[in-house]
Amino acid sequence: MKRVTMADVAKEAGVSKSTVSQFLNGRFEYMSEETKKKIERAVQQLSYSPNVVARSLKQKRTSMIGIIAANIVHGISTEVCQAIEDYCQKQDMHAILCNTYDDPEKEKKYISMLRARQVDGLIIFPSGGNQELYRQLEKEAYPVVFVDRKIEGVDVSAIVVDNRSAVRRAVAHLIERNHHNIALVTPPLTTYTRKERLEGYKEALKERGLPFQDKNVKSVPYEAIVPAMEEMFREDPPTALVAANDLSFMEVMKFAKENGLKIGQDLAIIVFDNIKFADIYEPAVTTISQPAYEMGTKAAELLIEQIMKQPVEPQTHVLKTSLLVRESSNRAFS
Amino acid sequence: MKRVTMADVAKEAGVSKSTVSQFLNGRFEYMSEETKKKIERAVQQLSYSPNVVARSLKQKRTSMIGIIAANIVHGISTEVCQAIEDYCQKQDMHAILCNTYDDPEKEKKYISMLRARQVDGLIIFPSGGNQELYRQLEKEAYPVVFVDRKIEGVDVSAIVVDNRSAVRRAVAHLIERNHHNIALVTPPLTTYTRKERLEGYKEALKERGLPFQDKNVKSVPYEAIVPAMEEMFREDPPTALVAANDLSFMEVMKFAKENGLKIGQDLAIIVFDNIKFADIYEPAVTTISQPAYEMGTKAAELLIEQIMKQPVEPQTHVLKTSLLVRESSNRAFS
DNA sequence: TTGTAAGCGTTATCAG
DNA sequence: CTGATAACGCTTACAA
Repeated sequence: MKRVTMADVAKEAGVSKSTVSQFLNGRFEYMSEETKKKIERAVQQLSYSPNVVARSLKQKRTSMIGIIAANIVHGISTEVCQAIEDYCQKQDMHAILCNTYDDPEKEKKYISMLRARQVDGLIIFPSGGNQELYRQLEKEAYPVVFVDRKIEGVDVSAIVVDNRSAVRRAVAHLIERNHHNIALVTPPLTTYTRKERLEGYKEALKERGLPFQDKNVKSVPYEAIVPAMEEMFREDPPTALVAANDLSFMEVMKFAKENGLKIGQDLAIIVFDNIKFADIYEPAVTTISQPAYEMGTKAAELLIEQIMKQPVEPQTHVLKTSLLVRESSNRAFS
Repeated sequence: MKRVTMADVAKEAGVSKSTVSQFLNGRFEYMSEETKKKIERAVQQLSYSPNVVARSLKQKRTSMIGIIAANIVHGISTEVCQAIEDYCQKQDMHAILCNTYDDPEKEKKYISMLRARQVDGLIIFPSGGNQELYRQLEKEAYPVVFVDRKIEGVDVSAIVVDNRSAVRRAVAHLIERNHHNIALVTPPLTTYTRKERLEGYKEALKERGLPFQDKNVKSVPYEAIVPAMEEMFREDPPTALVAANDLSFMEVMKFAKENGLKIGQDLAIIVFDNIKFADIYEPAVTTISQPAYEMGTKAAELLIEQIMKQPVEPQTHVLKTSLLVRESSNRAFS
């Protein structure tokens, strides 16, 4: 399986390498019909396909971007990545996906590895633990777009959602249904996103004159959610709860199931995230739905724009979530 | 942001490019401590990082593999891909993921694009629609591993699961609980996997002396599942059902919900696939669980082996699924 | 309209 | 132990 190169094609067609190159790059302007035909035939005959690596070396563009995902286990990441890939494909670009499992060290390693591979730009779900590095990228004007999370003090384009107002609205919805004892369950407040969601929760309570109670907020690692909830429900149990993302929701449900709590009845629930089975669950789960596909598309669009005609002013896009009221939250509490 | 190259490092260190190259590739055997130090310093100073593209061109290895996934929407693909990536990382390889949405044309395009990018090998969830191409790859001894599906008459390594016996066991389990009218819902029988699952279903019935009824098997596109089930349940409704994958399960649940069918009570259910929320569903869902992570790891392992010391005899690994009996199927039917 | 030749940033071969 | 020098396969001035 010796690879066939442009030289082979040139020989076969009886022209020079550069002519073949012209042909392949669609620069037909000054090319005789005849040469065109000859080359075409030779390409066919040898079933030649150009070596992108060689081209990249010369052009200093790889037509590849890197995606640094925090954790592909979150449904949202999968959707966003899919959108990015779909968009890239249309632009004849490709994406290489790396998963940091939210570990800043891995993030660092991946970023440098991707740069060594000469990717044209990076879409990052930033772990938040590499301020230095982010700033470095900014300084170098390396094409980067942050997704899902923003980083204080780093001025690069970012695609986020209206976390704060979304949660505010969700909690308001619960209050309107007579809930006064509303809990929030979230992973540790290590990210922008999570902090914003908590803020939204606080704002809603304040707005409606309800007291903020420490015991009603649990921000602990996933493994610790069930025990934390056990404590939370020991006395004065909340009648409604907001899960700050899909994974914490799973834990909440585990707790509910173990304790025979009827969702929607004993406990109203709203989840921040697109849950695949929200509709078919019994009762159907009210969600704050994120425009994941749009987030990905927008991110890719912004990045590719940066790549093409840099520099571009960094811009933050705040996309809108929607509160999809289903059965788990819609019953008036008495 | 002019990139710093090996030449720069060489100059800075006062040695030649080749020496720097030696150094970077850990060929210290004949290198004086002093030169080593000098180069080390220069690298640091210029914060040099090698250009992988150039290296790839020279070495004819990119340390990248391609993954051609049929449809990342299936939970199984995500898990498998994750495993592949994790394994690759350990081998200092990287994966570029492409999603064909089960379209053979796209599959073809992606395969050639990845080869143009000189990936060292390919892990494919084959759509089945490119026999020609698969055989071509085989002939060229291009490193390939199929995952999830095998292709008749194409002799390349494959990682699959025991689809047939798994479904046989699942149906037997239902029969043991007194179900005699058992349905199977599957997407169209376009893939090896789906055909095998149907076979398993048939075998189980036969084994237990139950008649195979055409009306109890629906193999239609996802959109058509709900209507098909409406017809199926119009008369002599089944009391148990096997969903051949996660997506058809979703449709089944939609139907059940719309028609007020109580899962586990009016209708026992078993799903072929790992369902994230199987445990927390009410009732918890019995699944045939696939060793997705293992599949991915094994596939990557096999591929990398092929890449390193080809040629390797093609081998098919059949991994074992497990029937995780939960509440949706476990009630004896009377 | 087409060919020549000089890179792109590495690695590999072989002298020294 | 280190350094020239020639690839790798392509693009791109510039010549012809």
